[in-house]
Amino acid sequence: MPKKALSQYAILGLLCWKPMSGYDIKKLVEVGLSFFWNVSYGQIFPVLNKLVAEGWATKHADPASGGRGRVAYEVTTKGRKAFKTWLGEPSGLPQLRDELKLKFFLTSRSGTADGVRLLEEYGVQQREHLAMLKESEVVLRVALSQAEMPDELLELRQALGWDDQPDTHDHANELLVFYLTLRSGVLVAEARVAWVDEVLPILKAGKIPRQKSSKETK
Amino acid sequence: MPKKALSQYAILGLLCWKPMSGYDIKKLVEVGLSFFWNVSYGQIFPVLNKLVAEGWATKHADPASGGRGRVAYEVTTKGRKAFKTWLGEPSGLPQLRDELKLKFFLTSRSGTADGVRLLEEYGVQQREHLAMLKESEVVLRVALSQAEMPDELLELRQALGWDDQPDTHDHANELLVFYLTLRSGVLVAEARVAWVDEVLPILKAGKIPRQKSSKETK
DNA sequence: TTGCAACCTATCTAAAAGATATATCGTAAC
DNA sequence: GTTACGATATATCTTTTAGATAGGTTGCAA
Repeated sequence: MPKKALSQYAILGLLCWKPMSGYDIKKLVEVGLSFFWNVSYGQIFPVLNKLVAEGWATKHADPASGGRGRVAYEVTTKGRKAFKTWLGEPSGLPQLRDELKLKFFLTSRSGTADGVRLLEEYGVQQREHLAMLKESEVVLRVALSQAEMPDELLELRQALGWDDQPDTHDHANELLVFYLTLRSGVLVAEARVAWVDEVLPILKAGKIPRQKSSKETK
Repeated sequence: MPKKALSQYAILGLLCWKPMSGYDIKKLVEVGLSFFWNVSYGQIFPVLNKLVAEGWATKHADPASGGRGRVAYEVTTKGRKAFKTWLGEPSGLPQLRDELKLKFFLTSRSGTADGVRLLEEYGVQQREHLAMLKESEVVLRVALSQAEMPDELLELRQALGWDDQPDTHDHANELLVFYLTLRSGVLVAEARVAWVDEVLPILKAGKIPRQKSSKETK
């Protein structure tokens, strides 16, 4: 068997948090992981079936919740063990597919006009993305620094699916890890913005200035 | 037709540089693009056939080069036009699949021990990757700042396929763009290292220090 | 009572990744 | 000289992933 099947473990890991439906998983990934991981419905349902087939999860049709055909999946002890094993295995480098950087690279033979335009587009896109991440960051910092719970946090708890078990678990570490992960998104987006700011003048000038940027004095 | 088929344009864009074989394309991507884009043989050959079928490229069996069954693909005027069109179309956000960050995020319910280990692993991995990129950066800076050509640059020219046409084209802008693109890899890798350095102490302490990092004074 | 938006499970097709099959050439060991 | 091996090179196979969409239910508003 030649593949990695990482999405399988991503979904298994989410089920270790609590039993979920396919739709829950999709939403949770969109809210919390989308800037470093994604899953599509085309993966989720085949994977869920596979997990059940391998005995890593069980499937419960839950007619209680409104009569809708809601199907919840719950991880088994065997599944939990498989997840733990995966955590200990070596991991590959981050894989990236950056459309604008690709375009930028490919224009190098056709003069600098296209390159300048693409860089500017990249700057706009990344600043926008960064602003979005920073908004979430503020909400999370508030949540972490004070005991009472503002409205935004209630919303966040709901999005994360923490609105179910009021006092059994305080979610303190989850909240912290979520914040720390988000920080990585912020730092990387800032780096991409900084790249545009550094590189755009160079491309316009056609050459690298003698004095490099100040932070180069490491 | 529901898909993006970005690799198609990546390969088309490379063919706009000069006629190449599938193997050439693979090598070139590995040398120059691998930290923000990748293609596999499983994409290259189907795409090349498709390009020919659409009239965007022509296929030449080239028996001159040693009698080997070398097959070169050359872009057509129609293909060049299609590439230009694609350059002007809107681009999506960078798509990332970061295995270690995924693992880190998923461990938030099982205490901090796994998280600390994973972060340390991430730091090692990214520092290593950064060192590699910085080596290439030095070579490129040398190449850009002086007229004469050191041995490393000859090697680089060869890897990029610039060892063919000695004086017809000076490749100055390609070299510059290649350097600028590489800078983005360096800045992002530095951001990831910085993330680990910021986040690891917080996770160990279990809480965010009152005073955030100095650069927060934007 | 119709219409429609949000919710939810699920599948279909195309694109991409990774391993591997196949064949040629150069060269070094036997 | 011929056999073995590694590098070059084209290509395909299978699995995994992405994106669009199908199809059904529920709640609500016109």
